[in-house]
Amino acid sequence: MSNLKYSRQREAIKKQLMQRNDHPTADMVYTDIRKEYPNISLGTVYRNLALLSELGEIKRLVTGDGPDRFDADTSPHNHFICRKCHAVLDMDMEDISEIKERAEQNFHGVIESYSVNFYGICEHCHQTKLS
Amino acid sequence: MSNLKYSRQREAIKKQLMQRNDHPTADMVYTDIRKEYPNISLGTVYRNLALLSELGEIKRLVTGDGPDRFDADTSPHNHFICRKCHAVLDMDMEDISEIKERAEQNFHGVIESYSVNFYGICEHCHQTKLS
DNA sequence: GTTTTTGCAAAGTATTTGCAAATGG
DNA sequence: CCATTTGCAAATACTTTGCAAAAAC
Repeated sequence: MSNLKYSRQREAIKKQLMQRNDHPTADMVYTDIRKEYPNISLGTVYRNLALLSELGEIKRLVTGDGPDRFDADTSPHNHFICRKCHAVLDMDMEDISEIKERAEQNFHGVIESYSVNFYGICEHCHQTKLS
Repeated sequence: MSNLKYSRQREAIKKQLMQRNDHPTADMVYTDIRKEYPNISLGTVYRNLALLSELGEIKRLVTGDGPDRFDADTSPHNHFICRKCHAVLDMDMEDISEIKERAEQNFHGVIESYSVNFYGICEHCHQTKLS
């Protein structure tokens, strides 16, 4: 069977993810973690990000705007993706989890999860007219 | 500047998308359209699907579960993605567009659009215990 | 010691692009 | 004709994987 063994690399990846709130891509994590582990490989980063997501310790964000992003904050919240600077921002909004119950009303299958993404121009790009 | 010219291939792609409701991938469209245009290239299919999406004539669905899918139904509705058979289904549910206004309440940027995907096991996979 | 994880490189999947020829207006 | 679109092939972007060595237990 597949027992889980400790790895320094995996811990460092998770630690780094908890310390930043910019929802980095695998490559961004890789670039940064190399300062501490210069020999780590991109494959190891991908493997551990996938593993941590499966374990539910982190969340994989599919943005539709470039590579997947990762988030150490697994609490229910939604994201905004800026089509100009490609930033992924946490939305500060009331709970909308009732949409799951609303979806279940006419649905004859099992809804396990859902994801909500908002798209547009972020405050910074809008103000600096980079849009 | 970039004026739009008619193309048989583009029309055939759009027509096919309007005739099916399985939210096909670019490759699925390609496979099927080859029956009518045996010489069409996959690149042409990708180019036209991207162009039609930009024009708003069709919608690109990012599922996070394999390649992008395409939908000729551009009216506001949400989708369900089965993690077993990878089907993409239309959700039959009440309008939830107020989540955009709810999101805008504390947000200082421009929200142009949003997407909501539900994930789980579809009725068919659940009944046939393929899950 | 045995199993899991790693680093490396090669392969895989999805998509985009350069270019000469074909088509549309 | 001139601009756009096509087919083709090559290139790109992102991610996964096979394998021998290293690390974990």
